[in-house]
Amino acid sequence: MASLDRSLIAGLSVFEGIAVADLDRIVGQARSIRIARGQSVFEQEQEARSFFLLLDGHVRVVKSTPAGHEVTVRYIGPGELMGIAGALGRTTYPANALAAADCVVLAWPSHLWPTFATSFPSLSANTYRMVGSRLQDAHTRVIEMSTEQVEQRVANALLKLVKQSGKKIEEGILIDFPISRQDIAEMTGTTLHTVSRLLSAWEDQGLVKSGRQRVVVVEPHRLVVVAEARGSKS
Amino acid sequence: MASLDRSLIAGLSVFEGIAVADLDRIVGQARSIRIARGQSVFEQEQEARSFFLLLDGHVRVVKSTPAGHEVTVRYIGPGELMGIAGALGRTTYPANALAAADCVVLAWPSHLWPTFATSFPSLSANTYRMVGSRLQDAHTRVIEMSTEQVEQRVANALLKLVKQSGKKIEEGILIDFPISRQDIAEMTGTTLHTVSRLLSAWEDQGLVKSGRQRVVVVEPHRLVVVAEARGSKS
DNA sequence: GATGGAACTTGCGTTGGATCAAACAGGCGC
DNA sequence: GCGCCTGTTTGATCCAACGCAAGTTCCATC
Repeated sequence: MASLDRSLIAGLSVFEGIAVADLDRIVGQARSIRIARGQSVFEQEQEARSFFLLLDGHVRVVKSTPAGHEVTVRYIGPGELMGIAGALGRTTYPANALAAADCVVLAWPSHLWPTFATSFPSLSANTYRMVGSRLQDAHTRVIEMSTEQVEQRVANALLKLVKQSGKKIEEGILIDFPISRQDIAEMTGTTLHTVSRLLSAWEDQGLVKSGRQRVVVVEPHRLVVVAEARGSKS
Repeated sequence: MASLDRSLIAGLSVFEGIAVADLDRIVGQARSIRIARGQSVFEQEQEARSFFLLLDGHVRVVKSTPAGHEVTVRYIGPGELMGIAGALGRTTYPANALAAADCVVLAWPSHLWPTFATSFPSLSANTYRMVGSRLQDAHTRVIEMSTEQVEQRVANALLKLVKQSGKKIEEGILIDFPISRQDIAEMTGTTLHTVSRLLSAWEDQGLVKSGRQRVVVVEPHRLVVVAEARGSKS
C-alpha cells in the first residue's frame, strides 16, 4: 500500500470512527488489484474467497436468471464495499460483478471478516449500516417496479446514477462511466428499445443529451418532474 | 416469561449456537406482547424503540408510497425477527408491520442490541445471516418483477407462502392465515382483479381451491410448472 | 332474518410496452 | 480508407394486464 492511498481511504464512510493505527492494520492486510473494463471482479455462485473495497472506477452487479435474463442489481461507486457475502453468512457470491470502467479495488480474504468485525466495532457498524441501506434500496426498487410506469422508472434510474456518479460538465451532468441503453434497460426491467425511445423523446424536449454509451442530464429538475408524474392515483 | 416458552424458543434458528444460560439472559430482558389481528406491531417512520421476535401468528410488512400505493414487502412467520432497524443503523422503522392473524411477540428495547451483538456473537451472526437472506429475497423479487409475467409471479408468491406457512389438510395445503386477493396483488405488483381471474382459472383446472381470505393449493407440482412456464426466451 | 359492508367474480374496452423488423451510425482493426 | 461489429434509432403490430363497471356471495351485526 502506497501511503497516499491511506489518506484517501481514511475519509471513506466505511472507515468512519476508526483509529488511524487500526486503519493501517486493516488496510495493511489488503492487496490492491486493477481490473480492466469488462473484466469481472467476482462471479455468481463462485466461492466467496475475498471481499472488496472499490477505490476507483465503477462496478455493475448483475444477476443472471436460469432462463437467461440478466438483471442489474446495482452500480457500485468508489468507496463502497462489495462481495461481503461472508459478513452475511453466505459462502458464495450472489451475483456477478463486472467492471463498468477500469477499476482499482482493495481485496481482503473473507476469513478475516469475523476478526475485523469483533476487533473494530465501528467497521462492523458501518458495514451493516451499508447493508441496511442496500436492503432499503432493494425494497424501493420492488416498490418502483410495482407502482411506477417504465417512464418514471427510467427517469428515477438516471437520477440515481446522476446522484451517485454525476460529473458536472458544461452541457449538464454527465454519468461518469460508459452505459448503454441495454444497461439502463436491465436496471429498470424494460427493453433497450423502450429506453431508446424515451431518451430520444427527452432529448427532443432538451432534458438530456445522449449518445453511444453516454448520457448527460441537462435539466435534472425537469427530469424529477417526469419521475414523479402520473404515479398519483391513490 | 413462562418456562415453557424457553424450551420452544431454544429451538429457533436465531438462537442457534447460544448457551442456555445466555438464552435466559437474552429472553429474560424481553417482554411478551399479544397483538390482535389487524393491529400494527410497528409503523413506518416511527422511532425504532424495540425489536421483535414473532413467536406465534403472522405479520405482514407493508410499505406505503407517497402516492398512496401499498406494497407488501414480506410476510413474517413464527421464529423470525422483525423491526431490527437498530442493527442496521437506522433510527426509524422502514415499513408498517400488521398482524395478519393474532400474534404473540417478544419485544426488546432497541438499545440492547449493541450489547447483545458483542456479548453473543452467535446471535449477531444468525441475525446478519437472516438479513443477508432477506437481501437475497428482495433481489429475487426485483428479478421476478423484471423478467416474469404476472401469472408466474402470482404462482411463485403462492408457492412461497405455502413453503413458509403451509399446513397440510385433506384437500391439499392451506395457507395458514387469512389472505385476500388484494393482499396477493400487493405482494406481486398487480391488481386484485387479475389475481381473482388467475385463481378462478386455476380452480377450474383443479390446481387450487380458494374462497374468502383463504387459499388451498391442491397440486403444488402443477403450480410449479405454471411458475416456471414461459420465462424461457434467451 | 333483514341489512349493510366487505370480499370476490366477471365482462369489456383500452393501452402501455413488448416484440418483430429493418435500417442507421460510430468506432476499431487491418 | 474500407469494412465490420456493436450499439442505436424508429416504425409497425400485437397482446397481457389494467381500469372500469356491474353483479354476486359471504359474513357480521342488530
